[in-house]
Amino acid sequence: MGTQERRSREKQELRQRIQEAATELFVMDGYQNVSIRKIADRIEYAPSTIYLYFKDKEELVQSICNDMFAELSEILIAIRQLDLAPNQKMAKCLRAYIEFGLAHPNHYVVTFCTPELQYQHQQPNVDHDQIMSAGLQCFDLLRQGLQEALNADAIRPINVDLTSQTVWAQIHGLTSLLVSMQKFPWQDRELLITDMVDSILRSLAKN
Amino acid sequence: MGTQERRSREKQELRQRIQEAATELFVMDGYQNVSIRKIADRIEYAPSTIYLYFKDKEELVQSICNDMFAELSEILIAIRQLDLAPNQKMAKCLRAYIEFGLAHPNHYVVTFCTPELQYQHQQPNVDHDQIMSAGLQCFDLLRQGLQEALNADAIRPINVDLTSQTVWAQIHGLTSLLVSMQKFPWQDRELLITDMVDSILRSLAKN
DNA sequence: TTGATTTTCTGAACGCTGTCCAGTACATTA
DNA sequence: TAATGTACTGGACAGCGTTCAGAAAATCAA
Repeated sequence: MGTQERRSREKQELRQRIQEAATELFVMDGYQNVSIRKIADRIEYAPSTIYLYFKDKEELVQSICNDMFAELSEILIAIRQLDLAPNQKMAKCLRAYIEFGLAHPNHYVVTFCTPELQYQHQQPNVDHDQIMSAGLQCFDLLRQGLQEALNADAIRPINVDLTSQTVWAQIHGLTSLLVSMQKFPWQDRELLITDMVDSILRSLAKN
Repeated sequence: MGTQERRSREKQELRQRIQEAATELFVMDGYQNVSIRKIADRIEYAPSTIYLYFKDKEELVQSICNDMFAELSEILIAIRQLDLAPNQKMAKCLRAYIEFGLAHPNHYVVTFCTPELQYQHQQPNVDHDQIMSAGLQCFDLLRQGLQEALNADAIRPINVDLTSQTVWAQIHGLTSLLVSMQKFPWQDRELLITDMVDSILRSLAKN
């Protein structure tokens, strides 16, 4: 009697339909444009139904972003498995991170540019690591790459815990500025990315 | 007959009272917590009165942030006038920028982490340079510092237009991540700032 | 001092938001 | 067929930014 399975499969499917409808709105116009009522209209359900599948709007959007960042993880993992010098892998990862953020600006902003200021009035210790686990996993992959380069003696001696955070901040800085301030008279994006990656590698170089 | 002057002075005063009330709310809890109705309550005027002094909520908050960043400009200008080696001034400016952002997280986020995604659905060419002129002036001061270091032959040859943007992105990255992700297991802030500034100077060093 | 004019301010409304909950409608089981 | 349990909804609540006709107040002219 597969009734149970069918029902839970149907639940799963509706959950996904909600996510997909929300994603369409979100990708176009960002967090502000994802309104529960608009999503409900799109899938032809009542707004309140959405709350049977997601605790609140925040959880819904977080899950959308999490899925996106899982893709970045895969990209980074693929790069790390290439047969290249640690520094080259490093450079490729840094570039991939930035380009990913630029390709998915709204996901990026929600994941890394706003969370705390919104959560600060909620219950004290909501597990933030869980909420944006995929985003943080991407950081950890960068950290591993740095550790690998250090182990291979490809860079100067560093404190990996400290420097990985610095490096993350550096690539995040370019990504978030390009995404947030689209009207600033930026230099060519390719040039900027290259310059940033070069700058980071230069600061890690031996001597 | 100084009636005219008195009246325009009174207008100016009310405008300032609105800004101050808004600032209190804003500093505590950020953009979301600045509601026109709350400000109106605080100064004992009707909500609609505020619209006689500010075009909309965005303009009000921008003016608050602009004032704050004017202070950063002064700090940076003061540093640039110190009698120090260009690299040392540079380091001091970078550090001052980061520390300023950390001291005024909500101002920082509004000025550099959100603007475009909110403005993208408004009239095409609102003069963004004007809107956050003070914030951008701070960038320009950093750029000047870099130019000065280059002129003094204190750093390797660089494209100042390009590298100044890269450097800005680097310090912005640390500032914004620390501000936005307060619950992430960061290394000690002092260490991080020092590491970032060192990293930047190292990447600019000759050889 | 009175009346007309200009400036400042307000109350009520519009349309939107996230969220909750009592109650309906339906599918499954006995 | 009747009882049970799940899925869903309509309507409400409290809040938001913003607008605008009209009230109130201040100024000016006579």
